[in-house]
Amino acid sequence: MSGSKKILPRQTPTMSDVAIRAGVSKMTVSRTLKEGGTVAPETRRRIMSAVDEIGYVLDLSAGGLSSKRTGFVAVLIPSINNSNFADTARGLTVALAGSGLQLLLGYTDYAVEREEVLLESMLRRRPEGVIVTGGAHSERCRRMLENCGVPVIETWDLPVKPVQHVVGFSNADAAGTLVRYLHGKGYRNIAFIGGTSNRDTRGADRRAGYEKAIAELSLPAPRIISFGTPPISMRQGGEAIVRLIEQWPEAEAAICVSDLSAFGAIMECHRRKWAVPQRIAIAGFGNFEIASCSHPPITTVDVGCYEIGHQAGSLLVRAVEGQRAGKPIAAETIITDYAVISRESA
Amino acid sequence: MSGSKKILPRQTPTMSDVAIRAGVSKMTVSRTLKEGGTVAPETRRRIMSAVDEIGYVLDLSAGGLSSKRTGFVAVLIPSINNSNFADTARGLTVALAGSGLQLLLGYTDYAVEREEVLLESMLRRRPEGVIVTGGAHSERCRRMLENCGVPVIETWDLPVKPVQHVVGFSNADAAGTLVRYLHGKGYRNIAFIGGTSNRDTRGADRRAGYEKAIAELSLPAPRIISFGTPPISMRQGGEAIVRLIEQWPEAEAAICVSDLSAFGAIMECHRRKWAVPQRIAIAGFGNFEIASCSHPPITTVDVGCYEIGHQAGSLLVRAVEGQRAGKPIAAETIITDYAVISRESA
DNA sequence: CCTAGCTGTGTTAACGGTAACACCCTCAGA
DNA sequence: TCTGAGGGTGTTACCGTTAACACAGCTAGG
Repeated sequence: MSGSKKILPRQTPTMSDVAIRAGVSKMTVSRTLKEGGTVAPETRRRIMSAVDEIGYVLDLSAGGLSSKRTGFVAVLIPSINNSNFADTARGLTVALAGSGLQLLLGYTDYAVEREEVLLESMLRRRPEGVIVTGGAHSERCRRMLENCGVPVIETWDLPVKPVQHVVGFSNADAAGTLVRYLHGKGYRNIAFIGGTSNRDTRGADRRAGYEKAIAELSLPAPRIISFGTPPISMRQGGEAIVRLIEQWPEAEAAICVSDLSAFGAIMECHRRKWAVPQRIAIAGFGNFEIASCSHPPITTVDVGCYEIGHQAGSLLVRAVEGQRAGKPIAAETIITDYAVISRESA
Repeated sequence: MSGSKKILPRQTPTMSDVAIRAGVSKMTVSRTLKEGGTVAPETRRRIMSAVDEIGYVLDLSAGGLSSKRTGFVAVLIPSINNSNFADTARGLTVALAGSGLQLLLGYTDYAVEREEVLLESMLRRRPEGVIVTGGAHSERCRRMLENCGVPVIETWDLPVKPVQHVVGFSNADAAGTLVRYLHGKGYRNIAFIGGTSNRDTRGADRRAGYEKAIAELSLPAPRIISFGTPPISMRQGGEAIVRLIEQWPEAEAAICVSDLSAFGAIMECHRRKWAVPQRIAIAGFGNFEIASCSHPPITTVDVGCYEIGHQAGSLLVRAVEGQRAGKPIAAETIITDYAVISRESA
């Protein structure tokens, strides 16, 4: 049916079309279609029905060009398939709802090079704010962030030298807290299971925090099982726990870099009839839904993924409004809470 | 530190700035910065270094206004927190990489009203293509899809009356296939666990397919445990399985509307020492990673979430290119494969 | 030697809105 | 009655880029 007919240009109607039909100027249409415009009720009515009749839809790119307000917010997260970051994105979405700001979402795939490319392609859209995950950037990327002229928020981390705003927590401290929790429960031989590379800087920070805490508590030398590139999967968690028990039979507890790998580890233990936590205690990180539903439920660290997104969103709205009003707000650092959630697995 | 200083307008450099610095016209800069421009190598070099020096970034909104190519693709999915749709989004991202098309992602939260609002706000950005999930739309939404003048793809479903292109499968048939699989394994008293509302039309289709297959096989009357609004969670799967066993002790197998609820059900069975699949067999839908890692691993239907996204992306690229060349391609319907994955849980 | 056809570049005019300002009209208060 | 304030609307000039066309200079073929 379609595709064979002659192509008529199907000119999308413009504001002028509406204006002519309603017998007013473009400007009055423009005023009608945005918030605080002062337009007589009768005129407004006429314009709105003209809009309806011809099916006019405002063109924001054209408007943005003129007003310098694109309404975009660039958001870079490592992965959409990780429910942690998906939760953060959701928190952001909720916080931005009603602000008229639209998310421009990109996945860096845990690679700084991807981040650089993505950021550049997003800056081409002239976002009014930028939210990135973590504080590790390529040099060029950092330069772009510093020079883009709009508010920037780094999330999920506490960068040593922030670009501007920060909404996050110390992954190292959180991991340390988890070690101390296990220590308090009587565990001594505590291992860490994580990815092999440093691509996932948050994962690397957790590992560092683990090592530091082990040293401070004078526990047996840290044992780290590295497995695969991030994001380390459920399956890899299962393989890692087996390797841990082979290499270090005295192991009493394992901290996994995320709940996903912790879950994989627990399922593997089920299969091998290793009782959790009696034979080996297992703790995760992130407090995913799976942590509470797993059997046994997983002891983990709740880092408030949603909250990070929500806070970052609210901060960004304030920052963008400040920017628009010509009064940029001062750089803020919001440190979000984390808490060990004690469950049966450790 | 910042925020107290006088605000200098920090004029973002424009193409003219580059042109002046390189001693050429804007047009030559424009040609240099896009693909097939014919520019002398020496001139190009000079321009590129001018770009570097002043840190110029192309403004695509301005370009889009002039060229009528925004490079946007509007994508509406029910939820970002469901790894099914996240996988589809990933497939899309991969298929669109290199095409210069950028995703404009929105979450409808399984609500048609949200879809309508979101779609309108995205059309304001003049996308060159639209991808929606499912074939159920509000009337106004459907009108917008039909009149937006750009390629439209409906995914994850086989709508009775498609708007244009389709990439999906029959959720009802897939559920029916699963019922027949269970029947073949000897199960007779087969229940269905899903959400209470019809908001999740794919879930509703699966339920309908289940009922149809039960009738065709002359099995005991269908039993449906409805629980919560979609997306039905792991926890709700656990609660539902308990209710099922209470209400229908003879139940031999349960089909859950998704792997998430299936998993929740299995974990609850663990807790109550109901052997899976001996006491009750449990099947899921979607083939999430959790289905293969759960203990026991979950029998499910693989619907190729990633593949749906990837196919839709490729189709869209073709469609957009056709549109740009003034030769729109004819409406296509791509039916994707699904397959029952037999595992230990059923 | 002329010309057609290419390469490389510049000029002009949009693209579809909004900012800024001007203007007229009405109404309240002096 | 005059005046100022504010409501309601129109006019003009861009915003930053690209399409379309023009044109100069060079090369190859007749």
